[in-house]
Amino acid sequence: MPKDANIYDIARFAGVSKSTVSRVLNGHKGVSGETRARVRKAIEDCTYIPNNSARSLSSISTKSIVVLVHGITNPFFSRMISLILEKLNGKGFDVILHSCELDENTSMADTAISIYKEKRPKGMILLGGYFEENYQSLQMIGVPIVMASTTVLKSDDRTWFSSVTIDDEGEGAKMAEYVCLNGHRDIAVIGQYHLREKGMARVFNDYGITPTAVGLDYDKAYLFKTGYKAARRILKQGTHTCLLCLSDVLAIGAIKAVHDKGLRIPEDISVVGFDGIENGEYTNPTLTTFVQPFDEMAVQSVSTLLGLINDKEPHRHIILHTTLEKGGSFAPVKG
Amino acid sequence: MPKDANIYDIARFAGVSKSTVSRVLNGHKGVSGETRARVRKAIEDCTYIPNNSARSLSSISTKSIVVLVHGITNPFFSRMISLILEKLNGKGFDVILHSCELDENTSMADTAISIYKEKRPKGMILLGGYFEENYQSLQMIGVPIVMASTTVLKSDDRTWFSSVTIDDEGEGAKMAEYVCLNGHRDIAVIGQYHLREKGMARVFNDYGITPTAVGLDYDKAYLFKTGYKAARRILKQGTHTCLLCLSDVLAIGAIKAVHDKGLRIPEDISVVGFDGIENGEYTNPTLTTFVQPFDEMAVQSVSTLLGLINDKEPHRHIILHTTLEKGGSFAPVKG
DNA sequence: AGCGTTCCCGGGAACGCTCCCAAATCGTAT
DNA sequence: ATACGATTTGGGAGCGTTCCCGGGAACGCT
Repeated sequence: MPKDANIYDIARFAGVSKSTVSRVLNGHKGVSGETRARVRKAIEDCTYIPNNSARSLSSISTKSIVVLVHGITNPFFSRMISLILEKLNGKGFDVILHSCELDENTSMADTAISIYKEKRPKGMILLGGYFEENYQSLQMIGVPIVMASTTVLKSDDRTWFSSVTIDDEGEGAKMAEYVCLNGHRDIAVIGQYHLREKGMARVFNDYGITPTAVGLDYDKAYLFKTGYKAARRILKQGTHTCLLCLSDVLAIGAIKAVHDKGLRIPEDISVVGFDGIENGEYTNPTLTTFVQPFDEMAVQSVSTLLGLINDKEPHRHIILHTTLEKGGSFAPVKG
Repeated sequence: MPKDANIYDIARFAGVSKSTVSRVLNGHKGVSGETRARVRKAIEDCTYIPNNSARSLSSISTKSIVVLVHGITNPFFSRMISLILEKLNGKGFDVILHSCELDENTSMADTAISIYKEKRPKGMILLGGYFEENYQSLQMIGVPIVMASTTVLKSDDRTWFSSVTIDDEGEGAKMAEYVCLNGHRDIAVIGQYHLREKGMARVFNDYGITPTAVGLDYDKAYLFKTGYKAARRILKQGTHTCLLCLSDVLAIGAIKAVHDKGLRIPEDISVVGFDGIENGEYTNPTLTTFVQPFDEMAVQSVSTLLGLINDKEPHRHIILHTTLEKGGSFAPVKG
């Protein structure tokens, strides 16, 4: 393979200096129309493609966006990722996807920092996961960051990152309200989403009921099996009329457990999900769920990020809302 | 933000030259154990992370792999992507993920070429999709390429790319054989996978039967809805005992359609899937499906690619096999 | 004509690293 | 002791850009 042309070759070819080539490459002003045209032609003729590494070394910044996602197998994110990809690719950005495993040694912030230092992206989107502490170090690096669907606990300083989320606390309350209004009192909550639970707790408290809570590892919360197992444990108690699942994946697992137990949905027990993933429409019965506007979330995440990068806009915190999709897996309590 | 440490800082800190630091960084030999340890400590203490751009600039090669995936929302790929990510990230490669929409104007080859030119990756993995023609141009660029789960039609020259696939024709035959052996004769096939159908056709022919075929757009074949719609159309005819779905996603959609129609599975009609995605275990009844070894596929794809990159191994074509997972959605024909 | 602006353009330095070559050090056989 | 190979280390020259600065040309004004 013949060595690729570099900026000097183009300069020579066009009869100008490398600086001038660089200027037209980057759309900087200070080049006469005639020269600009000549350089453009040279670039075209030589099928010259600028060396990305050199560019980013020199300007200390690349044209890439890191998307750091916790739980990539969660179908909820697949759709968002593809939307984000589409948008970002369209704007000429690379998307470096990094999956992120959380354990007691590595937090999302740590991972983000080390990836940032390596890749020097123009911006980052953190997808899913949760943020607890030591975000100070992330804040330091000062790269545009959008957290999408990420739970941020204990952060009183929201000036250094943008976010696109749902109001977890409010949505939790909405879920709880819905099942309570429909007469359910013996409720089991499957899943662990700090804020969502907090909102629920408030409502349940108003109704004077204490639901059974099934906590689970955060990093297993997007597996069907987790929902299945949790539901099995719950069903052993045999006292509940409603399984409130904090994600559709969990709900689908739970539905399976209910069927295995020989119970009918929703006659014997209701199941409610949260997310609105496509599979939810294809369970039997169809899942009643609170649908997150994930298309909208993806769109907002990208446009917010681009706003931060290009226009140096201040950080925004966008809060979106779910809509209830009534399927057949939920029914009011009779009598 | 304080300027990040560079290789000179580390060198000074450890009391050696940058060359020595570079050597330990890259695991080159010619550094005494004692010095190596001291440098390692310096790196550790300064939380130094080498600048990737500078590295790839000076060594004329990036450390990135492009993964081009057709149909990222297909749950089948989500898992593979996350495995590929994990492996590749572990080996120090960036993963640039690119989603690829196929239409009559842009083929997978075209997309791959243009992305290659921009990103100059060390290698590429093409995930899913299909390859029909004009691969000559792709061949020209000479970058290590692995096609994973990609259908390659009409390519008699397999020396310029590696592949990791299942034997679609054989697996198709296996599926057909299975349902026929169990007495099914009135079969509908949902989905369109050229080679898989070819294998089926052979078997069906042997049995002297002609199944109803429901073709569909390739790029809608990974949507639940597609399976649902196809099944509804089939069920109107009301003559079949078995729905043979060429993917689990389609099968799950089909199951829903059967339920909606008020029919029982497998008593009234059997449903068979193909892929072995996690959701399949959570349908009701559990899906009977031919499970692709996708973990293995991901592993093999990565190791093949790394083999091509590092060891300049020749191209390999790895063929893996499915295993039948017997769920409750299939039953032999009575009598 | 002289002077200040503005507009174009070129050259040099820097970005942080790798790679090659030469120098220094050490060990061992003569 | 000397010579010589092997091992370890340091220094210099790039890699292909961008960015800053300074020089010259062209222009308008006094």
